[in-house]
Amino acid sequence: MLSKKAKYAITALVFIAKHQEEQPISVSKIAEAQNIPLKFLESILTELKNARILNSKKGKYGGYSLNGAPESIDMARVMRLLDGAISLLPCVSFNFYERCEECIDERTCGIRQVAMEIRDETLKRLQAATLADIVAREDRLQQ
Amino acid sequence: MLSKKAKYAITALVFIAKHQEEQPISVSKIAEAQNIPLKFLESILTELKNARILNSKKGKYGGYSLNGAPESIDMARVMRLLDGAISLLPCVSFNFYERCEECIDERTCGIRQVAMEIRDETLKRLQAATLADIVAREDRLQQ
DNA sequence: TTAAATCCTATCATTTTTATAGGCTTTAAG
DNA sequence: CTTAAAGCCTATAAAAATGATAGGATTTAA
Repeated sequence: MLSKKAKYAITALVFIAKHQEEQPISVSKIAEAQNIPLKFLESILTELKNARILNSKKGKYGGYSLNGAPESIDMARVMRLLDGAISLLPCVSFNFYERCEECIDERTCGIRQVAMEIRDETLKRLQAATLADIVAREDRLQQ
Repeated sequence: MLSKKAKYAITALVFIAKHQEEQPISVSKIAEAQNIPLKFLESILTELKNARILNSKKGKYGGYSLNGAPESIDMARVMRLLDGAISLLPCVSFNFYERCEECIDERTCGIRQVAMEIRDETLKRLQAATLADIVAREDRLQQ
């Protein structure tokens, strides 16, 4: 399961991507429009800024804007930033590898092999799910 | 991520499936062989018994055995029992559906659509990953 | 000067996860 | 009939993760 944090982050990013004319856009606008707790969202957007996914502008008429094209930001990147590993098992994660403590022999673990295949498939789809892709999907669903 | 509980459960089930001649097999045998905390595993096997995935036999020379063929028990079933929903979002879960609280319109949510596609793919693979399949994979990996 | 924004630091309640402890009950063998 | 070895049952609890909230400092444009 995606955490609410990651879900809020992606929702906010999609919202920003959809309002590129009005950028920068303030936390309070996003929080209100998308029903996200204001202070929680503030801390999330700070993380996105620190990770250089967003730019920020301080002061009146300030706010956040995408750092890069909507095609360059995908769900995998955001989920890894906020939730850590994407895979079902730590021993199969590219970015957050850890041994399964109880594991006897990683090489011959059948559960692990299944987890690898699911990881590959899931990752492919999450990387294809860029902000541009999600916005396009929503445009299509709108009709 | 799979919880340790679910991982331990699947590991134990695979172990039992591999030792069908010696069934029933005791918690302590499994715990020792697979490096799983004894009392924790005990509570997990109780859950599997309550869900009719395992049979138990009390008293000396008692223990647990599979309730059904190794082909009939798959990872999806075990994960749902111990961890709940398999999907990335609650609004996309077959067995544990919930609205995303903040969601404005589920029908036109692009994130949800991505989550549905990943759910379908993941579920297909988890359902194919029966105990028999996992054992066969390990036999193959052994060489 | 002021309004509206981000930035920064601290705190915190709740839930989930990962167990542990200890005794009761059942069963098969000797 | 006793005993060893197993599951059954109930309670407890430490640690980590999750999902926030509070309040003030700083920055910027009008």
